[in-house]
Amino acid sequence: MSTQLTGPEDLTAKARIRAAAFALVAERGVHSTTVRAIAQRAGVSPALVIHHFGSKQGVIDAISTWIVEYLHRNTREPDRGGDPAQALQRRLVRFERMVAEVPLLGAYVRRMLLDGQPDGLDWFRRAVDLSAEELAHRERMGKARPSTDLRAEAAMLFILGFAPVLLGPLLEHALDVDFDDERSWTRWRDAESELLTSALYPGATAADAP
Amino acid sequence: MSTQLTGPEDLTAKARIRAAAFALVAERGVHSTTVRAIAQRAGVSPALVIHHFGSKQGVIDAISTWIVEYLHRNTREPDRGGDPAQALQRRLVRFERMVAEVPLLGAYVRRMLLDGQPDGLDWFRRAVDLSAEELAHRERMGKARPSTDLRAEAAMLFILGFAPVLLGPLLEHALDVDFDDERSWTRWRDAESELLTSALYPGATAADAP
DNA sequence: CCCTATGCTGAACATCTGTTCAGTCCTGGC
DNA sequence: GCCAGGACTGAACAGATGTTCAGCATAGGG
Repeated sequence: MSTQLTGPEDLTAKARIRAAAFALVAERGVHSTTVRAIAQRAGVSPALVIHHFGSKQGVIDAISTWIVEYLHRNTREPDRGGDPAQALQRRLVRFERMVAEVPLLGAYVRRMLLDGQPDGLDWFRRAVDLSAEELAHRERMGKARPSTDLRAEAAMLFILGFAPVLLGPLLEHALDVDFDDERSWTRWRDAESELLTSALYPGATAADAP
Repeated sequence: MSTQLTGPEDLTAKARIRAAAFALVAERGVHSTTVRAIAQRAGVSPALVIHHFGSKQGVIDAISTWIVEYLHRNTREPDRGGDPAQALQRRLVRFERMVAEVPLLGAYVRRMLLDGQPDGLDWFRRAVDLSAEELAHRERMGKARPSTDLRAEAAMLFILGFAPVLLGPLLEHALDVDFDDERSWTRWRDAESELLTSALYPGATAADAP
């Protein structure tokens, strides 16, 4: 994914096709991305797209594999060290950096998650798994209060932390922010922290809450 | 929207077409819904779909208008009474009831919101507006603590409250729940209440939070 | 030089999509 | 009975899509 540092003319046609397809899928979604549009953007013929990847679905699958591997490689933990209570947080910070470097990555991941693809469903579940492990660690360490339903609260934590990606366009519209700008992320993070460290409805019990 | 109480054979062809299109759009999205599929489900010819609505986009627009009006009619407040601090909450409860009655409504609304349609963006923003007004009311009444960034926190509140619709499939997969079942909503609501009434990280300041 | 493998193309194909068109049938009004 | 309007259809059309096919160019090896 060093597409920003290497000019398109330095790439093989296959690499150009893959990059073009990635960009188009991120911008428009799978359905609105045609083989002809990919070919045009890559500067090749439609037949070559099919030649290299076997079919349109072949291209789509290849991108998915490519991105999943890229994410895995770039967000995973070093083997040694690191507080388990912060593992997901560190992944999210790394992910933020990646999105800042390759803005289309956020859009691609959002589509993958929201379009009902099996990969997206499993990826979301995995993220909730990590969030739940992390929250459990924090409880044991006395950093977090006990939760009646730890998994549901972990899902909420993940949704809040990942909302700028998952719901980026909606939030950008509703809050007049631009998540390509670091300050918008900071704004979101600060509000999130406040919500989690200071009860919004301090005088209410859970049963009383609105 | 009394489609559940009136058998299809009692409807005009136009109404059947509209209901078929609604169901297909909710299930598959606009792109994967073809005029021929609508026609087949409605038991008419494709030409009749066009005859009644002018074009495929005409059908799509007609459904959108129909649903927005239906939602407006069924979630809006009576003119008199009602605590402003609970206005959005009451709307959400009414919406939940509607979704329980017409499950496809949730799926339709989710697609409208997530597919980047102008209507969906504006609708989301309007919901955040309401959430912010409500939160402001609660602060003034002393029911909620002051927020540094009220609007961002209001957006978070709305996202959490509406997540079973907005992110239904993801959550169903990650939490092994089914939001057609009332108990799953109750589970979500209870966890949400706990998060909002009891600081998850009570010993931390906002700057220290993970 | 010849052969093979790889990269690549333009043209053509089969299928699908949204839409138009000409025509039939039914109903209600005069 | 006749006419107009509305409901409705099947066939056809034009354009778009994913894919196949035949062929050309280049590079490397024997």
